Amino acid sequence: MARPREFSDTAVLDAAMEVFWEKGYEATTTQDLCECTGLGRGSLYNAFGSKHALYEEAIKRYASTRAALQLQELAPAGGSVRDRLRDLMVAMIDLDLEDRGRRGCLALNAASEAAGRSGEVASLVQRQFKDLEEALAVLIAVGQHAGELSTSRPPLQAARMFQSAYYGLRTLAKVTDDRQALLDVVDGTIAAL
Amino acid sequence: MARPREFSDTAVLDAAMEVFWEKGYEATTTQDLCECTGLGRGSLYNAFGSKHALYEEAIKRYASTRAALQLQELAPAGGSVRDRLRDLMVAMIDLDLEDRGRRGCLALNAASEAAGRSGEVASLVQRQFKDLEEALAVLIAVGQHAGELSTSRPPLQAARMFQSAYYGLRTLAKVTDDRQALLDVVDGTIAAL
DNA sequence: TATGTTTTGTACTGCACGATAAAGAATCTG
DNA sequence: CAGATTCTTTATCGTGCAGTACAAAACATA
Repeated sequence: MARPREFSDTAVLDAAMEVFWEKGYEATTTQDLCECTGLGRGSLYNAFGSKHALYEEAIKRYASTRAALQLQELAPAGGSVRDRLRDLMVAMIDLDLEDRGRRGCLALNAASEAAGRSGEVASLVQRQFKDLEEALAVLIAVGQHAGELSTSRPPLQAARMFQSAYYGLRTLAKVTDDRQALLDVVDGTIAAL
Repeated sequence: MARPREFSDTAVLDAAMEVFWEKGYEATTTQDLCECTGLGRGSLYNAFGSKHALYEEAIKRYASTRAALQLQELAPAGGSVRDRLRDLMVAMIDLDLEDRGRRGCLALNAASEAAGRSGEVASLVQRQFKDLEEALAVLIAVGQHAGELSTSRPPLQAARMFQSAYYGLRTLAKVTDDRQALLDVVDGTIAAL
């Protein structure tokens, strides 16, 4: 029963997410946020309260869009489990190397920054990590039951190994242009399953 | 032929390195640096020129101390290669979980921050990555020739897989307290060699 | 149209930032 | 000791920061 917003909350969050993604929390200024969202200071603070609160919302937005999409792609379906996991890694290599800003993964970036290692942000990041671990474990269990993957290791352990290599891969992709080096990681990791 | 410094350059670099390590580049203020080094602003700027130049020097210092020590520990010697690699990972898990500030690895942190993905810092980080890759490849080659490790993959590829898992492990250790999950990464990775 | 509520734009606050200037103190050379 | 040179200290610079105050504008309800 009052004046309605002139902007879409999710559109603003998407824009803010992009900036935090590219520059990190500390290096992003409120002016950056105003410019990329098109909002004035007043509107931003009225809607989100503080830079840090907006950061939290941006992380949530990341989880419910990009990360959720990734989990969906990992859900068991027909076809080779090995290929699915390989595709996940190779697709990320392509995306990362293509990206001029070398932003990598927002959740990983958040985990590295001091601002993301405590409080609400840390919990959000932790849950994203757990969700991926779980999805990988389920998929690997399916592959094992199908006789496609080695059963010498429990699915959860294999999932954790894969996840770790995957996160390392994305970190390596931030500073290297050596595509072959990254593909070696993929080959070595997939072969271990 | 003038007044000598009242401080040791390396001691100051060590102190600065600690702060950058804990808070990252952006979140570290010049005042932080003054407080932890015990120097005044004037002295700091006279000796190092700028915050960013000091950051670069701190990264170099990290490479020539911590990272160099790690490479040394990986140099081929008697004993099981598998155990050496396992010890490397387990020791890092213990250190990371013990560390209240959850600083992780300075080079990895630098790679994640925007300030470390370009220019001189990026080159320094890249070289640290390459150095570790090389040391791992040599050690793994030794293990393969000794018949201790599988020869199904070239040493360089195995090294890259291990390195990636190792970096992922250190990233995971930043937000989780689940020691077993981290040890699963170790077991899975070592078993793949 | 009148009223109440929310949003929006602008100006502003106080503060901390990175960096500098200048003067005095300490040391070396001769 | 005299002079040159470098380091240290203190005070300060201008800027940009996160956040706020407030009035005008836009809408919903009646």
